[in-house]
Amino acid sequence: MRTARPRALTLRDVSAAAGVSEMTVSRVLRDRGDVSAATREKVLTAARSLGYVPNRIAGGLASQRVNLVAVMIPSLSNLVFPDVLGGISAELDDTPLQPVVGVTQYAPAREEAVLYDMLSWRPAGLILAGLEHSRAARAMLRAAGVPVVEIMDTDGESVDCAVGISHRRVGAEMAATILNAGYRRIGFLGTHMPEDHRARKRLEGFEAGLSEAGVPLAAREFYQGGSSLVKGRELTERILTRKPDLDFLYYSNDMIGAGGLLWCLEQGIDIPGRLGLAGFNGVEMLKGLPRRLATTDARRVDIGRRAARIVAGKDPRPDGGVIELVPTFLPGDTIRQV
Amino acid sequence: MRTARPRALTLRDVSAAAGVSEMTVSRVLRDRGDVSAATREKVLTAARSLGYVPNRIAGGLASQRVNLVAVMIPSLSNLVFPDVLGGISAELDDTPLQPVVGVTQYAPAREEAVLYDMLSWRPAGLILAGLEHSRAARAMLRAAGVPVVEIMDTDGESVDCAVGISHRRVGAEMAATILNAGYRRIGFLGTHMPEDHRARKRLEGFEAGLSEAGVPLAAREFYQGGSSLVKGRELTERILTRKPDLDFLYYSNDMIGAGGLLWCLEQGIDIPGRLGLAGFNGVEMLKGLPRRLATTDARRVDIGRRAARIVAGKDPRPDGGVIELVPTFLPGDTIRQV
DNA sequence: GTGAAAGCGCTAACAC
DNA sequence: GTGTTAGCGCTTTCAC
Repeated sequence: MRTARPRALTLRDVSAAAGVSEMTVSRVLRDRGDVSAATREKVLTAARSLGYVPNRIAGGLASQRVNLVAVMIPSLSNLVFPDVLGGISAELDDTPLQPVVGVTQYAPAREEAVLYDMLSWRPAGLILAGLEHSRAARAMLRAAGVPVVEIMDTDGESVDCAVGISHRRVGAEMAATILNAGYRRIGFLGTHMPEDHRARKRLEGFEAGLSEAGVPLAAREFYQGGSSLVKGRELTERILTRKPDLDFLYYSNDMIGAGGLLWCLEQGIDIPGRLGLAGFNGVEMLKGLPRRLATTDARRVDIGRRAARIVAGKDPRPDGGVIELVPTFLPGDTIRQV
Repeated sequence: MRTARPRALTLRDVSAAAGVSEMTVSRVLRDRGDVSAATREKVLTAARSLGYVPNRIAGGLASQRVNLVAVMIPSLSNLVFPDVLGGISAELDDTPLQPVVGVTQYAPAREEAVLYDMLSWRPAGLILAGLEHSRAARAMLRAAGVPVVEIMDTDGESVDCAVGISHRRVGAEMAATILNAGYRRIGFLGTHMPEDHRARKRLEGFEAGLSEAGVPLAAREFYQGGSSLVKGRELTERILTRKPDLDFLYYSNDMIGAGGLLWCLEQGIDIPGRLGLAGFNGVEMLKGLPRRLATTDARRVDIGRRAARIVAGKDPRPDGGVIELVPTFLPGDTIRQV
């Protein structure tokens, strides 16, 4: 049997112990207004010795301000979002704000529910991944009355403002790079996730880039579920079995790209001579593969930082509402040099 | 200029729109008490069309109950914690509770601050990694008056209860396995993190296991910062340069183990003949390496689930306060068969 | 089945 | 520099 919950301490208890008014205690604990050093000491000592922890539920209600920033991302088990969160935390660290994370699992209905939920805490700002949301979600975002920053993507309309990269352009530029290196029989490998709009836009940009040069996308292969090395291997084997004459594989993320790379090397395929490879993300953790996989760095940390700066009021809402960062192409050594 | 924040809607607004008392609206929105179907419909319609989002700050204060579970973990950029969180979420999904995550960065001072912070929201329960906390943190945990589950580790005393595995035993069993396979010149590679108590305990258990058989640990190599494939390569090269005659390398996690494995294969080292390798965690994402790295699965998802079940009241607090799960040894093919 | 009154634990605003 | 009063937006409790 757990011992009965002892009534939690309140300001009143500290007030009694310190022999000053609740108001004074409140001021000391929040470091607000003028309080004499002596009183301050008394209060702090009393609060500490009692083990008082302020009740923010009450505080938030009274002050009508809650120092939370709601952050909504599709997934945690996706090497990219921890980086974004890192950028956000780093930038909020010297402010009173703190991030609260909600995971939407690439499901619009779930996003709507999580948003409703987060809004019920009346956060001071909102950061969420992507520009695509349900009607209801967009309505909630507009009505929130606090800064809303949509991150990762700039191809579309934001509710309030956006910080990200153009995935369409990433795809198009990768197409140009690949064509320029002389590859012509090109395949694409990615997740089958209609709701992963950024992956979709990269593919669209990629195909557009290819077809501008009159090159069709020769094959595509999709998978379900999380990314892993094995998935990359299986996909690669599958696509090359179907179309053995492909000379380039563009993966929608580095993890499956890495799996593909390992598989190809084991098969003795000449990389990048006979077959070129590229991924997406620029995941730090995966540096150290037998070859450096060509990829595009998605500026994840910077995106988090810039978004947080806006919400924290360190930076103004950008003109036009959009900050488009420039992704960095990392050539690696899985694309032929020209 | 952002438009001025419109006063957020309150129950009063919905009440006015629906033509019933605030109390009735509240009952409908919380699905409590008897409300006639007609009234219910009226209220729901009004709430929806206004775009009303309940204010949980006020609700929490009034009801003295907040359906949050505080979850405190050392890091997100560590393939293991997303799994734990997944287990927790899965188990809380059919309850009114939801997890709120705080990241402590393996820093006791930071853990204390995050804890203070989370307690100020008066959560309905607490799940936190590890059994080692500052005096102040332990005091707060004891005084919290809600279920507290310490996870990942069972080697030590819990404040309330614990769900985890014995890292000491993991280390000892790996030692036995390695010795049994005939390896004798054994090195250890891990992070230099005095506050990663679980890694420390694995090493202690490992050394104890070796020395029981009269085998000393022949070398150890530590690194700073996050784990990655490159780190694993560098460490491996370093330790083998120092002690070329080592015949086994035990890594404190799979990521650096994978880096080491790749490096060794490139050097043409016979794995597992001339040199055996093992990691720790059983990270799904890394299956698909050229060899399956021997490792121990840490039961991360189950740990999350069991902890959540206790907090949610689905399971009682365990007898003796501890649930020790059995980690699974995954032999892979980087240890010689006996 | 519905409503009215009181109050949750704080802080804003103002008084002294 | 410190205290008093009112009230944040809900839910509890009890009356009807």
